[in-house]
Amino acid sequence: MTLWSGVIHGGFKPHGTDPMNVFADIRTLVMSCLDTLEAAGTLPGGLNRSAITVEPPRDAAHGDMATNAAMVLAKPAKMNPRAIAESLAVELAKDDRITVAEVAGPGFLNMRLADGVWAGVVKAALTDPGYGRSTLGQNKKMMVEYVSANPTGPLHVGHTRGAVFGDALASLLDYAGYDVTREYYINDGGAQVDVLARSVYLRYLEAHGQEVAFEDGTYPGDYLIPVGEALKDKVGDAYVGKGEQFWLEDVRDYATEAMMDMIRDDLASLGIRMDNFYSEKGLYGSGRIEDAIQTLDQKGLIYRGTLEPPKGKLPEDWEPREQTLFKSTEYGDDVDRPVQKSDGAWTYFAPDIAYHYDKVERGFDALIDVFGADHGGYVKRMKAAVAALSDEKVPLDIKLTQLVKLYKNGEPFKMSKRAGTFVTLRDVVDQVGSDVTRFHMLTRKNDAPLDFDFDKVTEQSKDNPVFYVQYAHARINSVLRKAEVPVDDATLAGADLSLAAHEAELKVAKTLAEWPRLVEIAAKGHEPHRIAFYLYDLASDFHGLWNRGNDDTSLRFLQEGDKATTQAKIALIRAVQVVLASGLGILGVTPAEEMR
RNA sequence: GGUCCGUUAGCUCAGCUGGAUAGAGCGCUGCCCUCCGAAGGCAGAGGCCAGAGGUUCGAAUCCUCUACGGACCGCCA
Repeated sequence: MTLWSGVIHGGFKPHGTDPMNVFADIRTLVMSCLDTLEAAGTLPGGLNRSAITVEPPRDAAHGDMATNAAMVLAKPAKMNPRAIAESLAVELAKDDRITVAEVAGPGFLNMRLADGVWAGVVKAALTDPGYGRSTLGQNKKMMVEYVSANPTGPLHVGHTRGAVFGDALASLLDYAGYDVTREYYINDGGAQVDVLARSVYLRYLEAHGQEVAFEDGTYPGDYLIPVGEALKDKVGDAYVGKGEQFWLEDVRDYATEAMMDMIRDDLASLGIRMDNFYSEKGLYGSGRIEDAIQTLDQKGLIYRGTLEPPKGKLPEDWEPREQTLFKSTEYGDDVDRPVQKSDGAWTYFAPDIAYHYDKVERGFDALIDVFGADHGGYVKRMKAAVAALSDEKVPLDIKLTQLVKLYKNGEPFKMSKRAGTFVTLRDVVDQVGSDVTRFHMLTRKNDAPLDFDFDKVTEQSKDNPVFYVQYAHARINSVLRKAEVPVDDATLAGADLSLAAHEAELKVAKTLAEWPRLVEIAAKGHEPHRIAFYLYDLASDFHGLWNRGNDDTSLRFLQEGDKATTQAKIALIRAVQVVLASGLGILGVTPAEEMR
């Protein structure tokens, strides 16, 4: 165990590209051992190594790290996998970091790592504020477009999930080394904002004391009452009794701006700040739509044609009409899509194409759109458009967030827009808070439906992952407060961690070691929920260690009269706290200082 | 008719992009508090990974078909 400090200070990073990422380190080591074997003629050269993985075995009894290198290389090398593994094991064992390397099963190579490796992890977490950050993104420009709700009313629960997901994804990508832009596309160019304007106009008349009726096709929600009143304050009775041609445009702009203010406030209540709001309306008359369509036309992807009627349920008023179509089938779509209606006006799709063309022209290396599940039918055509416009150079990933099912006391909670009983983002945040909302919405992967029970999510018990993770952070805080030794990170980083090398303590350090790798996996897959699950695991390891202190006092963090041991143990849990805080930061959740 | 998503323990869900004996929480069963630390802890039972083929050293994971559930399906936004 004297390895502990000696090995660390002895310089532990000759091979690694990233000295903090144990997995990357060992992978690099495996590669260099393979080089050695090649040089010695034991292995033929030029083998494709891309399928080689280095990961922790599912069963910890197999060791700390395993590689499939021998099995992957066996066939192309025309050698017995076990023979390759044996030679590789010998090479690996020469490295300080590997204490045991043994062949198992069909040719797995299991490694056990020196305790000093794990001590290095703890130390890295304490000394490097960026522990876990990755250079995976290479500073590539990445856009995450999310929310993008129509500016016709407050955000509701469905939007909330998309908002939280998109925001956490953006933070995750930022953490993984991308240059991220968060953007909201304002659908202020279509007929729905005219409907909004007419609805606000009615409220405006109401503010002037008139009786009004909300017919079908208007928005009856109360949230427009203050907008109507504010409009009255602004223009007085100038629009009373006038036809639409006098007020529609002005009221529309006014109302849209009011809605966007409201939406911005809604987002702010969840701690979400967009870098940019992009207006659909601004595309009209700017020539940008024409540009985009013309670009497609030049690639031979635009034509006049008539679509087949949709199969299955045929709309009653269906009749074949000639439209301007985008040949999206060239890029994997099922049918070509109209960009112009039969009357020559743009379809909704056209400005969307222009908007995405704009993203490409702004130089983004990759695009992500976060849509609600009801836009699923839109995915293929949007991908086709971006592929065509960027000559397949800019990848577009579209993440769909599934429905949120609301519960109250275990009872399903019915929403009805008609009856005005739909639940808004604000309702949710006001009731359970931003932190709980955000964390809980990330405890499910985006493409699975999510249950949200107003009572359960605020429950203070270990059944509630939000609480469980927060509690771990707070508990560590409480230990730090009670400690009678210096607990600043610099001092802790100098602790002799061989004093905290019990198997249960090493387990915690090993989980900490997975953090950088997990960040990369989550970032590559655009899956922020992995962060939430990891944090739960880490919290679980920590609580488990804490609980063992009940029976085994030598595992308690504060060891009376033994400063050095106390410091080592605190170093370990402080490292846990650092990682918890980083992870919660990505999710946009405030780490709790104490539980109340 | 088509497209997309889902299907893993009684329930709610993970499963690191193809690895070894498939995991967690709840629920269930059985033990354990004069404790800095029971808003619990430990242990156990519980599985044909929807089904059938295929790909290969190896499949819950990839491909094809089938079944069930959900979302969507000219000019609405």
